Amino acid sequence: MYALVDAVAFYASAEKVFDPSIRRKPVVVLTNNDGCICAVCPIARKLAIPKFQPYFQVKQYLFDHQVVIRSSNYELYADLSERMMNVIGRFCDNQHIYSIDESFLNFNGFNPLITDWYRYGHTIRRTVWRETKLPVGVGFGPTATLAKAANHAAKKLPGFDGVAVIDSESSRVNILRAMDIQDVWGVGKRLAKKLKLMNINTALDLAQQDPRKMKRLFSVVLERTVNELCGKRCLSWDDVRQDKKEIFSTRSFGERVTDPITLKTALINHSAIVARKLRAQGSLTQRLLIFVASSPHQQGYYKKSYIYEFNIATADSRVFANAISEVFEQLYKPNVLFYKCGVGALELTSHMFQQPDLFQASIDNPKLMQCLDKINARFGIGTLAIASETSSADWHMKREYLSPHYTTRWYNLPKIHC
DNA sequence: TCTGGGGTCCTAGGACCC
DNA sequence: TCTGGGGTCCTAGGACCC
Repeated sequence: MYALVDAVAFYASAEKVFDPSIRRKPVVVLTNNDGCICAVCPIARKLAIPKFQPYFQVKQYLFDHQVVIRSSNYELYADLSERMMNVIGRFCDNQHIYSIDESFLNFNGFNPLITDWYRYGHTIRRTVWRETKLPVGVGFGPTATLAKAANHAAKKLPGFDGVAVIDSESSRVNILRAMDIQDVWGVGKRLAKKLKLMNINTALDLAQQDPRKMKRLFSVVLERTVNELCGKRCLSWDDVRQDKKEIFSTRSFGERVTDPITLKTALINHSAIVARKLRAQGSLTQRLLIFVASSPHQQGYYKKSYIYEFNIATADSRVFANAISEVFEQLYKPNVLFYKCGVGALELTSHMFQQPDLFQASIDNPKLMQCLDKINARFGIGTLAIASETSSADWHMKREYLSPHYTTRWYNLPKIHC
């Protein structure tokens, strides 16, 4: 049995934890640079506010309905996420954190000890609420995809109180029948449209298709989804928590950038983030994609990228920084209003099998990087960095409605007035 | 006045080679 | 004279997720 536990509108709920005054109000959270809406609390959901719409397009509507607006406060969310995951992790010895607010639990092995999944789910939910003040939904199912479906039912369908269990043919059919095809894990807007043309409208309709036919008409991915919906496990636990095949760090600027030093520093910062993530999963990269771009929404769209090939696979922040310095001239163009830039590691390999270059010395130094990671893990990311990263900037990220960092900065400690 | 997220994986189609 | 296959690698863009 698998479970999927995730928070209800995580960012919006996180905003409510330390600010009870907005708990009963509609709240939405914006993405970086206050670009789009990325989280809508259940109260705001009733106002039919669409996710991922550009903020400026709905600004007036939000104002008219007195919706509370918050900029993304990742420092707060990351900390609350960690607390929430720790609580959830106590309920299963095999937890996989899938995203900032979702984790899979794998109960295969000690199933017999739990007799009532529904009750167990509620215990999880109650405990997380009591200890973190974050509302979560819990879905159980024999496959990862069914656990996802149950989780969806738990939060969205009437008659479920935050917990749903698929442990029988009837519960499976009932939940899938009430689920729109578009809400199935792995079926997006486009696929949903095509499937609906074939009169496949619900998750149950999809589950009843011939998997081989779906493979032929669409892809292996959809074939797998059909099987998973029928309770046939195609995504093993190892698949669910497979290492990433590529790792990116990209960001748009709050204000357009023209200055080469600023752009280069931003790129080196992204590369440092990529390097850290690579080391965290024990990977090295053979090639680094470095790109810069102006806004695609404006005239004269400029986009340029460079793929840097290393002699030996690496995850050394200094090697990355050198690579960027080396090729930066070829990316930069004067008078371009840069809107976005980023770095991505492609072709990852394991650090267990690093192949050295016989003829070329490298400054690659895993031990030094390990030391850097340890210091930063203990004293906070950014405590130790390479010189070319230096900058206080969030790249002037636009965050007009930022809440305090309640849990990670002393001067932001919440105050209680008696 | 102007404003438009971030991350990962997959795939179709082109270039190149034999 | 004209036509013709199959494999690998690369890349941009699409699809999906949150």
